[in-house]
Amino acid sequence: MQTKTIKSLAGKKRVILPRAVRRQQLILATMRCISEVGLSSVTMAQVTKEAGLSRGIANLHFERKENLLIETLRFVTDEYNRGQAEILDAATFSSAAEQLAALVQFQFSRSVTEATKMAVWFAFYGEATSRPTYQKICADSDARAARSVRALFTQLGAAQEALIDVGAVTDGYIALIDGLWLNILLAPQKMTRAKAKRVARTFLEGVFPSIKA
Amino acid sequence: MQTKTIKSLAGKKRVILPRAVRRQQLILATMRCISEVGLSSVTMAQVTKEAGLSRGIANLHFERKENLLIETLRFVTDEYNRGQAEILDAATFSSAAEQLAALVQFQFSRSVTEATKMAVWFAFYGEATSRPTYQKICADSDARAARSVRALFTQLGAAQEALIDVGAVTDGYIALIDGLWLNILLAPQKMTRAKAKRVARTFLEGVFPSIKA
DNA sequence: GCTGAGAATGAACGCGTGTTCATTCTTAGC
DNA sequence: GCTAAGAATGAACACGCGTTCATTCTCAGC
Repeated sequence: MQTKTIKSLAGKKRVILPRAVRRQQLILATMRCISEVGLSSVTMAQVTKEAGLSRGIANLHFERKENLLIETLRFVTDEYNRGQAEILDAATFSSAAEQLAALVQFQFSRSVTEATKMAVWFAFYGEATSRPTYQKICADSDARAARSVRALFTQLGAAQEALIDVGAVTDGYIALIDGLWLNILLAPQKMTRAKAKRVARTFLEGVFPSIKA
Repeated sequence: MQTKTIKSLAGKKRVILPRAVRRQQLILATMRCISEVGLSSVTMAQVTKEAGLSRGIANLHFERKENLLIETLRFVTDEYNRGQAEILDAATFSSAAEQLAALVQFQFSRSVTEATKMAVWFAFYGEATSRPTYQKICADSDARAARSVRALFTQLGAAQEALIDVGAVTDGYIALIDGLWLNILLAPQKMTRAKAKRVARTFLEGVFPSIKA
């Protein structure tokens, strides 16, 4: 099958693929371009070249450059939210503490902290102030992420004696993670994934002493 | 004096001012423009119009657009660093705890968290990955800020019984502040300055119990 | 009051951009 | 095997950008 596909493509001048495939190719190319030259310098010519496709194809599948950029942002946020939900909505963990450990592990996994993705993430953050569409996508993604973290923290807080302000702790944790990501992006040699994980765990152990065990 | 200046300007077609004044006018206009339309959409025409000056003046004082942008970033980071140094290098505080309180107060002051400034700050962060010059300015500023915070934390840590990892606590605190700023920028109605201050204080009290008093 | 140095202006230019669309090519349905 | 639908192409276009520079204007030094 694989061989047949390759052979059948070899002699053809054009390859026709489903819309969804083309869209993803272009989105991935856009991510690489943004991380290389920055959101403010990305051009359609560059993206289509990076994708190995013709000049007009982006407009065919996204109509306007702005749409491609928006879909790229959505792609990144959706992927993160799906990954986080897989952990926090799962019923397969034997304890909340274990679930929390898995969350930290995920947040500083290679996949999430990949330079390409984080560059895209913060590039859009940087433009969000002046672009309502970006702002909304970022805010929605953040809200979704915060909600499930708060739920877990509520559970952990209820199980211990010391009272905590769940809202403040959630806000603090989310801010801490964002800040650590930013540091990883700006100075990767000073802030490694391992270091960031340790900082996050220290914060959590301070708030939820029971997880230390 | 004031009257004379105004009167003397009224009839003139052109006003000639020192280079430093023009440069600052243009930098301030650039900041307003970035926060309004985003770093990727700022044009020289827009900036010079916002500054109430002619088209060519930016090139006269900065030569290239890129230089104006770099100087704008430097302006913002320098201002912050000066403000932080004023607190952390001062010998006028009666205790380290008091100094720490002043730091938090400063970091979430109106002046620092002003939407215009924070938009500029994060706009450049977003482009830093692909622009070595931005990256260096941001990294240098961060390093300077971190150094004096670490010094204060070392002092506070030495004064208490419980041992802390000063490096990790400093990294965590800096990341927390960055993350809180980002939240203030992206969702100002959800994360207020007061709330952010409380979150920061909670973090610090967890690490340095003595300051609670 | 003159004058030279240089600050300020804004029209003009060339280039690179996003977008369009006539054309070419592929394939599913018959 | 034919054909219609539509996916893919890339040359062409119009526009807006950063930058230049001839010209105008200001004022300190004499």
